[in-house]
Amino acid sequence: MDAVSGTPGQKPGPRAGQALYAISVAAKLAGTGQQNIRLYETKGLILPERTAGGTRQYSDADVALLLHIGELLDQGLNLAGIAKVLELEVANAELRRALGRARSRPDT
DNA sequence: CTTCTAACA
DNA sequence: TGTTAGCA
Repeated sequence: MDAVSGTPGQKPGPRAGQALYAISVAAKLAGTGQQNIRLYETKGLILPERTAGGTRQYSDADVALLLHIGELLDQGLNLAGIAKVLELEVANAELRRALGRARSRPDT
């Protein structure tokens, strides 16, 4: 299936391989409304890239993040709680990366 | 497509 | 508080 399709009045940009989506496409993939995604951005849950014209460009990772937000939201968490979870997720990834580097080190 | 305002659950 | 709808 082609990623960039549907009825985008403003086409994101025909860059095959990058997979960027307009907010309408991202909303459909995330199973939520466009206005909700904009609200998530104001809450700091997601930070999509913007084109020169100010149009939001959601990457594949952003869509995955939107799906993650949807699941957390469905689990009873509010936007403030989700922001905290996302913060911990990033911190956890950093810790794991540091741990992996320490393990690969012979000894000190 | 964007932001804002307003109303509903 | 989060979601949805309409307007500029």
